Amino acid sequence: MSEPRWLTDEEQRTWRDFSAAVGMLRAHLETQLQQDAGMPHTYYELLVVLSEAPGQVMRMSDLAIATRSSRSRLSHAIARMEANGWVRREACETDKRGAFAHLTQAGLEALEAAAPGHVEAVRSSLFDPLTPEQIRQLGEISATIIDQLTPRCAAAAAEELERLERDTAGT
Amino acid sequence: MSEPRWLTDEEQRTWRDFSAAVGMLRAHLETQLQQDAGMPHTYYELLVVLSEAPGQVMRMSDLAIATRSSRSRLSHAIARMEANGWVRREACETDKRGAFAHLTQAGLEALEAAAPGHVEAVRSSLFDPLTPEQIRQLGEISATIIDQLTPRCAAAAAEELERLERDTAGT
DNA sequence: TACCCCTAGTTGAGCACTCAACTAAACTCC
DNA sequence: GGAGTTTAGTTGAGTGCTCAACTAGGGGTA
Repeated sequence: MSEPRWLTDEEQRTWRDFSAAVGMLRAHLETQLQQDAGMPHTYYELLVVLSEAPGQVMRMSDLAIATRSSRSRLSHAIARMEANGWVRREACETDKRGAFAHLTQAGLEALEAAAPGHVEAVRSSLFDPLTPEQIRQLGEISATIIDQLTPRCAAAAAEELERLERDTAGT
Repeated sequence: MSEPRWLTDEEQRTWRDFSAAVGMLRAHLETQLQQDAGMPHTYYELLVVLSEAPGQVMRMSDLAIATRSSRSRLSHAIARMEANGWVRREACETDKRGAFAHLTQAGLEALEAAAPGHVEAVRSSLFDPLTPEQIRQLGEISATIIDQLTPRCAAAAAEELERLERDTAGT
């Protein structure tokens, strides 16, 4: 175990600013959406993805992947959204294990009511203060981070699987 | 109420990538810290700030401000961290309402055990894939967002206050 | 056909957070 | 110096998350 590669003062400053900026942005958007539309940001994202799906229906698994959510989280979320009347669960005929999440009219209306305020919040807190050049840079940076982390998610899943198998082998 | 300023396709792509990148980064760091050190990222931040304070003691309010946390969140967090033995609450002699949070030896050790893994995770997922130029850009962008959102927090607090007063006036 | 493993989705417990309500001490101002 | 207002911090209920355990159906192989 060698000495870790600590952050330089400069890196530390950047990291703390980035952390703070992201934290403030999240908090700002979360509060705006919660107060004005009565939903957390994750539910908003689910409504957006569902509204763009053909027929406004999606299999639970596909919806989980599209929103980078765990199956469990999605299941809980859809349960609550169904209670709100925004979504309807439907059985899958060809695979009896499966389930569809179907956006309802009320769900679409909730999204349409929430969208303008949310978009305005994103625009005014992120896009307005940045120059076009910075926006381009932010896009590049984000894409790079996604590329860096995507294989790592797969690796983590594989490791998880391996650990599980090792545990099971002992019995 | 005029038509909202919707995002262009380009902006939308940038926003979704940024959202995804931040989400993946958060999830990655949260999981790493939770698995390797048994603490959420917010507790790690509290330990860091406390460890850098003179005497490793801070007033609750100051700690809340330094970590951009609500009083309530901090109070709950410190309660749990005290149960873990990482922190000790101490009374303030000069202001009987006040309380100090004092980092314990065990807390410092928990931080020292957690730090290398966390720093390595930050470095490998954020700093390694970015060029020095991009890191500089990210610092600039973050500072701009902070500047944009800081007055807005104050404004939100003022508005909240005003709302409270208006409600109270009615009684 | 029977067996075994894999995949889809749900469930419940536990944790962190928010919000609103609360206690108690300090300040302010007549 | 006493009443009203602020400030410091806590508390409890409700919500969304994670993790692990579970049900149940699909798919392969002998």
